[in-house]
Amino acid sequence: MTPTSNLQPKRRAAKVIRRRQLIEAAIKSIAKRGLGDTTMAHVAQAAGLSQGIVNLHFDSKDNLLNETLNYIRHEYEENWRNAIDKAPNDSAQQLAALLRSDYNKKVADIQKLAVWFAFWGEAKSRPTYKKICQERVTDYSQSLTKIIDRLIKEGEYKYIKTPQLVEGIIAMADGLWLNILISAQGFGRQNAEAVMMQYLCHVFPNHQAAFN
Amino acid sequence: MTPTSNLQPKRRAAKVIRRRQLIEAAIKSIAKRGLGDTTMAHVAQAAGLSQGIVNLHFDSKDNLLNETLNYIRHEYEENWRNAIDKAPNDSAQQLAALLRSDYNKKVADIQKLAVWFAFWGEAKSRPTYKKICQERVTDYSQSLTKIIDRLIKEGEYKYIKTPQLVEGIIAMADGLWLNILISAQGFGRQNAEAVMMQYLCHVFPNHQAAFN
DNA sequence: CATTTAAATGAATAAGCATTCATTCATAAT
DNA sequence: ATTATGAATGAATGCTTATTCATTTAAATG
Repeated sequence: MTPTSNLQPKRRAAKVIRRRQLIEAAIKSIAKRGLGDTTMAHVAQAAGLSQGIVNLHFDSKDNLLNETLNYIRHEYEENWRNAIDKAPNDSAQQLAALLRSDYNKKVADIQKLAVWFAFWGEAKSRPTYKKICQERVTDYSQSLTKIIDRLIKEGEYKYIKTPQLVEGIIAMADGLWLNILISAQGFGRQNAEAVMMQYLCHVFPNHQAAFN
Repeated sequence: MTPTSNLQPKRRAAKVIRRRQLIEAAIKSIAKRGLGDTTMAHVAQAAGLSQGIVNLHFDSKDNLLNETLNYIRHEYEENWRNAIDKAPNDSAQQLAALLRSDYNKKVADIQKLAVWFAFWGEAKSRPTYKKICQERVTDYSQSLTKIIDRLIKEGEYKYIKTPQLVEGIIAMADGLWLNILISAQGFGRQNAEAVMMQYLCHVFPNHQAAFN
């Protein structure tokens, strides 16, 4: 029996809640100050708790940051899986739903985008970050590939190379996030979505109805 | 008269060279360790010089980093302007040349890409970084817009909304950089270029020759 | 209520780092 | 050859920050 399993429900719940609370505080601080200027004290403060609290729940700063990245990765995945599930059983509709989900209020939130870019910025030199970032893409592109293959078959599209199209869509999706994050002003989630839908219209001209 | 302008030509040249040397050392260190773990000592060491050298030439770390970002921004701009200049006087060819230039050895070098993402990751909370990053895009998108407008007119393409297409192309370009930087392996400059060219083929089907 | 156990605090510690500046080295001027 | 000036050094300084841990607070148990 692990020590945790002896705990009473209330306290066990508290531990999970506190961890999430601290992760969310970390997200806030990273968005506000950047990864470089985020200190343990900032995170603790943003959570309304005391100095040592992060070490108590995460042992180290490194660990907190890893868990933070993991957290937004899972939230991201949950979001798009959900979008596919809720979409009608039609490949064009599903494609639209999947890609629109990237510009949800929940995941394309400025704070979350700031966190993604903060970690991408360090990913090259941090194997842990890199791995998590890669995982995000592999899962996503598998699902995307399936849907597109089905659409190509159904729509009798010739001359479309699926792997390249998938890379292209994902690249555009990430690049639009950058634009939302950094553009002088006025470029928001809706604009990003519109740009992506126009891309899909160009590639799948017989299914434009699904993308408007 | 500023103190620097009193200097003898040789000395002024030496100063410029040293600054460039330090900026390049900064790029190396950022690529190797990330922005967060790059210290003044690392930069000095990478340049084969002593502790205080960066403060001597740049006053502060902040300043060095700003200048480093500026440096790659100018290098980037020079690269694509050059590509357009060298391209034949044909809008499709120019479009191809402009976009291919993003995957040059010089600018799509892994170290440079690491630097771009490092700064993008901090741009939200650092007005100076943000501004420089914005400038990069505004100049680029102006030129891109001109070329595309000409191509649309010449090729009698209807139903293409230039602003959205421009946003889309730039987004994809940046996203492909991310893919080069982070992908597990095997995704390189040539792949990125191919993906982009396929996009252009979809949008401008009557000019595919220029994109292959 | 008394006792046990876990959670939280925050002052103290120690390591890391940017910056300073007195000193040394190299080069140009006379 | 001597002097003057700029460039470079690197040890010392002082600040910031992650981590530790003795102590306090709160909750659950019997």
